[in-house]
Amino acid sequence: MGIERGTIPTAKGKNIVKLRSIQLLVSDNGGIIMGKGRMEILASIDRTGSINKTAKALKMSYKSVWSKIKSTEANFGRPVVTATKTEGTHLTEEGRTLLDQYKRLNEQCIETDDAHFRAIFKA
Amino acid sequence: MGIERGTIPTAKGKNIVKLRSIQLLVSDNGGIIMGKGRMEILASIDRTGSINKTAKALKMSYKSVWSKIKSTEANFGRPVVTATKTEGTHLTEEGRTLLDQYKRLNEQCIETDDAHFRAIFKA
DNA sequence: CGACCTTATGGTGAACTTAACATAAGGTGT
DNA sequence: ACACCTTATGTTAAGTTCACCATAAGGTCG
Repeated sequence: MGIERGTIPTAKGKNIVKLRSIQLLVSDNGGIIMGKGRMEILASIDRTGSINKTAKALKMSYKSVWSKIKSTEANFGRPVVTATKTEGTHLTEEGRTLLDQYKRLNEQCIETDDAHFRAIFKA
Repeated sequence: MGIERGTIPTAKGKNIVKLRSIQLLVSDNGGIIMGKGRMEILASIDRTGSINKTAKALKMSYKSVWSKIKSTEANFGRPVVTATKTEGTHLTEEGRTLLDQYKRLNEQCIETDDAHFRAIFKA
């Protein structure tokens, strides 16, 4: 149902308002290609070379990590990782490019979004 | 389980990637105060002066509109509307300010976010 | 061969979100 | 009195997401 936990009205002063800004790369039909979570997954795979180690590092199940990668690939239309049982899992050329692009996008958006927020609310 | 519908790899050309950018005003503990949906609700209430008419206009149930307003007020810590059975529902001073602030924030964020996106992906 | 690593899926159940239905009650106009 | 508008909630169904458990199978090392 809903209606979050109550808050006592702050007598007259400013109310605590924060900005939460989200950037998603999506396909034509809205399927998620990249977000903060998948960024961390790909980054971890780049470091560890393994879905398994990534799952442990990010405290997720193997399956959920794997599913998100598969979902990303389906929506993106191309593989972002190569996986073998012997050499583990590594980013493809395109996977690394996508990761880098999203990282930059995310940083830049957060920075300017926060600036807008401060200008409008802190003033 | 998951894994969105398949997509045929685009032979060699660019993959279709779009940016979906979301800005939320949240309270200290993360409860949503404002988002695109609530912005539309408050804007509609400003026009129609009624939760009922707003619900019909936005094709939602009365209850879901009402619940979101209540949630916003709980998280914000102050009323954003005044409601009477005879005169319907109207924005409070603070409600209108909040709406206007979010509108501006949203527009500005979308604009700069899109610019970042184009710079990184269209290039 | 056996223990242990890896990827790869299926299934099931819980938890959380949203939609739909039902009801109550005040006010207004005929 | 009655029909119709409004706000205000409770209840319940349905749908979606996510965590957990189980299984299968290839490969490596001792």
